[in-house]
Amino acid sequence: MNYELLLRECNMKVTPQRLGILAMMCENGHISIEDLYVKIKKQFSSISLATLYKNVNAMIDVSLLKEVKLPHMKSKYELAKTPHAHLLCESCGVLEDLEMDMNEVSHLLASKSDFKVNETNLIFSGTCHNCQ
Amino acid sequence: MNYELLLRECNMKVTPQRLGILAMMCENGHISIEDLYVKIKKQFSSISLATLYKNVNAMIDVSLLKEVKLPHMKSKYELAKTPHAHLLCESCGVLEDLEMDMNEVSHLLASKSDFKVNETNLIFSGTCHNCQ
DNA sequence: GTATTTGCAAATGATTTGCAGTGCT
DNA sequence: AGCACTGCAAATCATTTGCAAATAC
Repeated sequence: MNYELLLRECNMKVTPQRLGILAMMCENGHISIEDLYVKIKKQFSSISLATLYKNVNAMIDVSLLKEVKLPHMKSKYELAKTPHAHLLCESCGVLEDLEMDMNEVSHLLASKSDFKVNETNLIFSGTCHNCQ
Repeated sequence: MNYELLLRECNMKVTPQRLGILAMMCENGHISIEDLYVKIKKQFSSISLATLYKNVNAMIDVSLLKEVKLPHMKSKYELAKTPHAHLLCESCGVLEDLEMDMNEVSHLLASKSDFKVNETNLIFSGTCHNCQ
């Protein structure tokens, strides 16, 4: 993935720290601020938490990243992708993406209420395949 | 609703503050900690934020309350009810409950992944009936 | 060269903890 | 009576802000 281009398209200057953050997000799928900080410090030992927060927030503002708010735990962050649901395993803690046809879901909803859906935040907690 | 009984069933002592919190939750549907604090102070002018946090957390632990984590805003809290989805209007900010057959939803999911769903956190953001 | 970004330190905001006094059962 | 709860103050944790130096373009 071309992170430089991605940043430029969002009118953000390309800095090594930003490239590092994006690479790390891509590699890890879902990651908390703390974990991101620990991992990225291995590459940029002098990076500050303030820089991390500023960049993550800026990237959320331009929709490069998305915050995933999880029950009973800290938020994680992911690269913005096509809409999908999240499966959170209560046993091993793993968080997986689930591609769903959001039209189908919105349809289920439309039959009950006349609400125009713009964005979804769907988290299913339970037991994953391996833990069953 | 009999709040005393509810508390007793959860092995929590019945205090005026707790009864006040539960009554307020029931009256307001969904409420943030700050709003709850402001409102409950009218009844218990000396109640402290610490007490509020302790009680809300304790009630979440025994499943009397549920935290609703919302995108781009602070969490709200609600009385635990039968599972339902949430509709958040991006225009007027209103948060409504939507009764959904979770079996239907879980079915949609089961066809894609073998994940055993235990709990759902479903938030649909968009435009409500009035704002359309 | 100019504007933005970085990293530090300090400020702010949110939540939790410890403890003495009070209240519930 | 005994244990749990309350309210206060202090401690902790998370996030944001201001600013001087460094960097991107």
